[in-house]
Amino acid sequence: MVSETTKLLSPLALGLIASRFKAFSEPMRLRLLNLLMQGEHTVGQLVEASGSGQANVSKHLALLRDTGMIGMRKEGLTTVCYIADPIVNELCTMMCSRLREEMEGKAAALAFDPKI
Amino acid sequence: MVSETTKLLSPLALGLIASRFKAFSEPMRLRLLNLLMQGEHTVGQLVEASGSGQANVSKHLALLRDTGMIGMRKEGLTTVCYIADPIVNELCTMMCSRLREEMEGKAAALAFDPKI
DNA sequence: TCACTGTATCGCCATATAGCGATTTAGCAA
DNA sequence: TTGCTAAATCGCTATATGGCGATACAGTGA
Repeated sequence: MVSETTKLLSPLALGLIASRFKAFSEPMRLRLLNLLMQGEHTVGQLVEASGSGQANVSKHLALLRDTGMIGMRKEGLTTVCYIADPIVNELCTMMCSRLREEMEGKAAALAFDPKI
Repeated sequence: MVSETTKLLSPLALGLIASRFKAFSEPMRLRLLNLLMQGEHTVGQLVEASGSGQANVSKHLALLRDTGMIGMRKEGLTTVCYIADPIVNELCTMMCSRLREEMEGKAAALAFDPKI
């Protein structure tokens, strides 16, 4: 018998989910998202703050836009980027706290206590 | 001024987070995780249920193990796999419901109502 | 010991993509 | 129109990785 709370996902669903998570699977994209979590930035500001090339940033931003993670609006010459899906903050927060717990656990396991 | 609730992540943290999300960024790995969410499976069962080759499944499982998502224990000739990090269920649930909302929103936007 | 089975690993190929420089496009100003 | 700037796109290379067949390894039983 299969659990009531989970079910097998279709190949279509698996592909959709994978493409979303793929948006988060690159350090540079995470950096861009992290910057945008501080507030709106123009593409140029993201280029400077990220330390990457303009072409790369533009490509990463296009992917983040296509997966619905961010939004972009033109303002004259510049393009302003912003977080468009609240799941960005949720996922990052969840993963960060999980990693922190894990690291603290490992650190505790490595702690040397002469009393033991 | 920067928000109190977010902060800029270090390159090290970005890499760790990215590698975790990468585990979820492949349809085949998601399928394996989805199968394991139903309960423990041996490698052989996963090979059969996933419809992929034995070598590929083994490689994907190794990655999932190395990122801490699953655990494996040897039982005689077979290797039993199981979800090791509760974040697997949380992330999948969150992403699935988010995608469902999104699709329902798009479907509603496309709905044709002759009264309007 | 030998044979069999389940898994892991290796070698290879094809594809995907991150990064880079160069070019193009779009909007503003003179 | 021309010139300037911000951003997108193109072409390319190098790397990473998914999939596959073949092989190696490990555990079991005879």
